[in-house]
Amino acid sequence: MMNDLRTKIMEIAKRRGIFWKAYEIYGGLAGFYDYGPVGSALKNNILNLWREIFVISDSLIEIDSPNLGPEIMYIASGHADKFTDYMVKCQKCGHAFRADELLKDHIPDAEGLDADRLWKELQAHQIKCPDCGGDLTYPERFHLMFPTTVGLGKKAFLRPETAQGIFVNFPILYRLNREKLPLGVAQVGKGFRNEISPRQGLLRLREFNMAEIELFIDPEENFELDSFGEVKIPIKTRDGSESVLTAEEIAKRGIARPEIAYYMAKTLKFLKTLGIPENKIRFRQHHHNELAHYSQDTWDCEINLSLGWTEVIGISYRGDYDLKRHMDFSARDMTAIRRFKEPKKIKVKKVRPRMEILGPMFKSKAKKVAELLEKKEPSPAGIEVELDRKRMLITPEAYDIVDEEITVGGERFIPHVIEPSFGIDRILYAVLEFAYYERPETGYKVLRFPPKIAPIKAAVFPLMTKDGLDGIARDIKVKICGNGIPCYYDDSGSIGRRYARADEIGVPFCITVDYQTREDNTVTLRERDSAQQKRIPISALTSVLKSLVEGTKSFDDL
RNA sequence: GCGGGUGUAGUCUAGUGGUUAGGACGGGGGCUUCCCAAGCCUCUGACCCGGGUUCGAAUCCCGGCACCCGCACCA
Repeated sequence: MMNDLRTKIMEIAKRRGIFWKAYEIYGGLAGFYDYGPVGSALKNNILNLWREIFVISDSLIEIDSPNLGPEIMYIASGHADKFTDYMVKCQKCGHAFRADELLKDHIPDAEGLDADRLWKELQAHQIKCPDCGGDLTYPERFHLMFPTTVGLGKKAFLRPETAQGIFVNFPILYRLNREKLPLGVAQVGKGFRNEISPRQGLLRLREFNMAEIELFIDPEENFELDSFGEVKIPIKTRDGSESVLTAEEIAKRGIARPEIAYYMAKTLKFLKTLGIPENKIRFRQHHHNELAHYSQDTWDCEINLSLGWTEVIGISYRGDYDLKRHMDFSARDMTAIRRFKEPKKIKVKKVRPRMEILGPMFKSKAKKVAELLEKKEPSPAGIEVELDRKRMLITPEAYDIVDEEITVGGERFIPHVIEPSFGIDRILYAVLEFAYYERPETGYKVLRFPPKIAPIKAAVFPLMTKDGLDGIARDIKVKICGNGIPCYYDDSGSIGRRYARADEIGVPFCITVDYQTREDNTVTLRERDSAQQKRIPISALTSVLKSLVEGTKSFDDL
């Protein structure tokens, strides 16, 4: 049985337009969900908070690159190779193995083989389950990227992470940052993974929303945690021990880079602002065999949901893996410069051609020969150059070797990367679980979103749909919406029913126009969680709502 | 992918071969000075899809799709 809370959330999500299975009229498609009006507003609000905390406050830059990328890029990134594997399973014990791994000792190059060949080879060599000796299944393709073709047969993949779109653009972005590190680049977008069996609604999707940061750093630079060093963070290290340490303490021991601790602290702040209780959050370090092919150290931020500790964010230290690979495959320069405090003067030995000898020897080609000489390392016998496809040895009397002093402003290196990667759908689901509340007296459902991320901030009701109350209410609604505050009007059913409806989609503030409004131009403002009301002049409504939503004022302050 | 379970209005559900598929909640329209899903009237709306068995299928059988639980997988 599906657990209780999840059932309730799925039910309310569908009924009230938060999210639902996509393509239902055609029977659905596993791993794909639609966000409804309430859900997509909630998602936008979560993303805006994310931008506020991670992008704007740290002056990162945000880019937006395509979902579809060429095969070569994913060969470079390691994703293509990683996912063309064929898997076989033991029919007896159920363990899965890479088919080519099993054949390694028998055939030198088993990697490129197709399923039929692998199957034949497995049979020919009578290979059984290494664990229990059971029979193996027919090899099955195990490829988590969605392949497609672009134009006339150019192979491409839907991106499994937004990260690659940032890495391949590093040279441009580095220049746009005036060639300075650290450089933090954010990207919000879709990722696609062809999961074998998507389950658990929003928690395991084939197309999902992610928000990623690639922080490019100079590994030799120190990183200051500043005020975030004090933040207490619950962690579970690789060895299984759990503790609560400050970011500073974490940075000092057992962590690849202090930036990871910084992002832990910020992530904690982000999740708390979303209404996730602190004691439901922890950071778990990956075991070595769990690490992705690009990662040197990864910490998952997990939230204790109704179905147990669930990974929602991964913070990885990717080293220079990605830039190095793209540099190798594209032959583009992916380095940054580490400028010396003082330009260094270094002595180098240089070849200086003697034109008075080269001139008569080579006539009009002399200049060309001289240029070639300057680029080469001298050997005692002379320097070999190639001119017009002929190799020749230029003997030492045709040049001098001089000691030259040159000034060097810095040295080039491949930046390292720290990557916090946020699973937005999972975070949104977590927000729903912790916002979900049933009023004890009545059992009525309430989504207690923090006002800042509530999809709809206010609702306006006329107590009665007559005597001009409805007109006043409509005017108020228009005014609030006109000020950029999402708001709706509702005059259907009893007043209690309208409050209840608003509670179910987490509207934090309800405004009711009653008979007193006609006398003194005040309305009641009801706060969702407490169901308390206060009278507010209509003229003050929008500014009051703004400060309540922004959190600069609380309802009690009114 | 394997094993087990499930699929009826927007939601929750009754219905085990035979009238027009029943209820609750919701939603729409109205009435009632109506502040926390009140009351009354009224309307709205469903058998996951495709085959088969049968005089007749929501019900039985087969296939597909989807969901749930467990296993496996999860860069």
